[in-house]
Amino acid sequence: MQGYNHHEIEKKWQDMWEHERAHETPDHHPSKENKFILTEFCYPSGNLHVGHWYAFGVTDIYARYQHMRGYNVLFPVGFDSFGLPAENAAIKNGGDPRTWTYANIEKMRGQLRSIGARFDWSREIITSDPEYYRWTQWMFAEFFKKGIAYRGSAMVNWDPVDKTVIANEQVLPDGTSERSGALVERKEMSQWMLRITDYADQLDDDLESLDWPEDIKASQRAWIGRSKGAEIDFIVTAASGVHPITIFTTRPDTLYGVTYVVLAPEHPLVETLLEHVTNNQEVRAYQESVRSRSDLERQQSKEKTGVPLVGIYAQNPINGIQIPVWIADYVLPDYGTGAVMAVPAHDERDFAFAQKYELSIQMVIDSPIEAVPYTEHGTLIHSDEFSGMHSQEAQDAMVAKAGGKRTTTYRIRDWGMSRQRYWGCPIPIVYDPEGVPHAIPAEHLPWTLPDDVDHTPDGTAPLARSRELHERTERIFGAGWTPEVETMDTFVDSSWYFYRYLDAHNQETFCASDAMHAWMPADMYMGGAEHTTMHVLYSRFFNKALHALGHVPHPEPYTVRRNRGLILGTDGNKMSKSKGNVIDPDEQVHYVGADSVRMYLAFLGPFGVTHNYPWDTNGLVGMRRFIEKVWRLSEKIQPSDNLAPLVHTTIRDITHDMERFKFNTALSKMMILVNAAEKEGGIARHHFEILVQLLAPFAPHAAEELWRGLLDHDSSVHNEAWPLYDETLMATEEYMLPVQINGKVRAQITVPTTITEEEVLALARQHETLAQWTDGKDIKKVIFVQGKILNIVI
RNA sequence: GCCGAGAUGGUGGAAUAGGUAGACACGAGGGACUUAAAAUCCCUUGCUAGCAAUGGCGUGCGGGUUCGAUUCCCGCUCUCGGCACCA
Repeated sequence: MQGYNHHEIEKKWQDMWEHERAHETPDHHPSKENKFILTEFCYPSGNLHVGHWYAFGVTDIYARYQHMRGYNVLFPVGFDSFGLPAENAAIKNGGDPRTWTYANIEKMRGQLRSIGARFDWSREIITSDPEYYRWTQWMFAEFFKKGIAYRGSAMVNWDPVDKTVIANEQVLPDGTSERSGALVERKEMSQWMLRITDYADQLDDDLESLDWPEDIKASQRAWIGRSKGAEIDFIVTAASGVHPITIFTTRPDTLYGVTYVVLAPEHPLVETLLEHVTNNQEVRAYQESVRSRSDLERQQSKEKTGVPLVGIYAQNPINGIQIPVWIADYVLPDYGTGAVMAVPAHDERDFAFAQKYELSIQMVIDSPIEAVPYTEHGTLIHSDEFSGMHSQEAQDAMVAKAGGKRTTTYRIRDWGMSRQRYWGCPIPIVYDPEGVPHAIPAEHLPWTLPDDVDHTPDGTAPLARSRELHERTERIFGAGWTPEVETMDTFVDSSWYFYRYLDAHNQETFCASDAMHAWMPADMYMGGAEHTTMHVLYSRFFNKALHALGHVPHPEPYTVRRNRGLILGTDGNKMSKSKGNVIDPDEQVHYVGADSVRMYLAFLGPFGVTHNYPWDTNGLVGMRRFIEKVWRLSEKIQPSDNLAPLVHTTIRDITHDMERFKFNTALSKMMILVNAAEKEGGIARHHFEILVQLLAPFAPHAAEELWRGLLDHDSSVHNEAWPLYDETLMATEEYMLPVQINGKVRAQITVPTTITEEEVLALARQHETLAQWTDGKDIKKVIFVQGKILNIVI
């Protein structure tokens, strides 16, 4: 046998697997249970980076392991291929986004093949293919018909660099765009929205049932921001009539402590009340000053400002007291009702405001620590018949007495999903001559993206400039009809892609019911932490909306989700061209081979946790050395060895590790086995075969070469059953027992596995080192845990 | 500020139904082989005292429970992630 030549071996087996169609996965297998292992698909940037290797290569270890465990494993791959980078590249280099995108896909297919993953390429999907986006459009049309998609006017986030609207989820905490990095502007605009808020309760409630890490659940809950409270009307009686101010509060138990009411400066009622106030000018000036401040300024300065509506009083419905009405910038126009009841004694913001403007403060919760404001729940005081009750028990009755109602509000806003750009899925809507939108009927889908467009962004939708699109619209729908010219956010494309993997070539429907029942929900979804409040939330919403309309059978798309971390540069910083610390995986693969790169990434640390690991080229070389060690061991196959106990405990331990994504410790246990075999001077064939099987998910090419080449098997190691351990072969006759004196290890003694407490104590007394400690002392207590520890307390 | 996750050698990390802290790997030091280098093999490698045998200390910090705590409990510090004038 030749030495380990990764170039030859990896090419040979990749070709062979393709030739054998080894990775094509049927929807149903006569004897195997299905397992759908999903990892986020990639954007065709034109270059596979180390992060892709981590995402696909290490997840493939798990997929291959499950395949050997006897599951019918689907591990698909595809491209999320609409999006701005294609347009930007086309603008920069000439050409058009489609050509750029498909050339990149072609290149990346080759790079993805070099990973040696068991991708089922027969199910490949590309979201910019008309055969794919036809179904994205079909879903949108369904949503439109059922009112889940609607045209609405809202405050939107405008990205001045990409010249398009982006969703709330796509604005980073510092107010910049997730894609372009530009400072986002807010403007009022009409656009297409998806009613994710209708599903806010379900999206929150159903988190409970999912096997997801707590941090992902917590982030989604915070993003949804469900808050249970009550809406209560405070009545303003003016010459023009009676004007209720509806406030939202989570603390109706503090109603007796309300000393003023605050409206957001933008609140529509302010306009109505303005004619009755005596400081008209001041109010208008304040509104103007608030309007001119950017969101960022409003966020940064926590100094609260406001002006009173002089002459206006609102009546507290619980006790009939008339209180002043203010407008202030600390009340947000688009949360709750845009109006609050202020309880300075029990709310920090109201307290700060009341202090600044010398408004009265009324304690209504008994504070055990004499703190003002005291914001905890507690016993009510100065609250008529409610005094003496606890906050929680009083709330319902107080809401009832005040004539309010229990409500829930949410932080999450509807998903603004139309984009004023070219390279995206056309929104399947046409407008009749009166301007009323209609969904394009299914027989006209896919509603293709026109080619005759100058896609340079200027802030208006490029599709408006397509003659072909307008002619097509009039030809099909009649004179005077016009097409929708906005395209969809690419997060729409990726919100349902996993269904298409299951039935990638179906011409009748996006996915046949049988395929959905066969595979969904996905058994594992591996992805990046940055998608927690974007893709993961959107796709759950899509699934729920489709479920509500009867199009998919399950309420959740994936029951197990794990986020992985990032691979950092060797300097510990995030890889970036500007820092010059980018590792090119192609180069690494050329140098040490795909198997070494896969194993190195698996060995860095536990997978499926959000933890970042710096790249270490020396560590990679160490992995290559391990494969070579296995290679050398293959030349020392001998008739028998003494490795049975170790081999079988290794199988047991590695199997346990694989189930928990602890590929790092699984590998270390293989190394221990190989080191032991080396020390032994060789290894028996049947043990070496087990080693190759354990190695197969990690180093699929090398293991295949050893299995089919050296060990001369007819079929692939990847179709072998995962090895089982035999307890009877694990047993040893004696073991090393650590002996503690007063809880500190002082010696180790070799004892038979069947030893009793008296026998072990007798052995310990004879032991030289231990005798130093025990001689002449009373033994107060002896703790003996068979197989673990002997502790002598003196 | 609130919510979530975490903190272990020079580095990545290992060990949690409480039972030898530092597996495995990298790096470092020493040695063998070699004309030399690479590759490979052997030894050492938490800190500290000692020639050694052996001892003291040690898992972010301070307490507690226990024969025994990286693991459990209480109180802090710091790091990362999310939310944040959300009523």
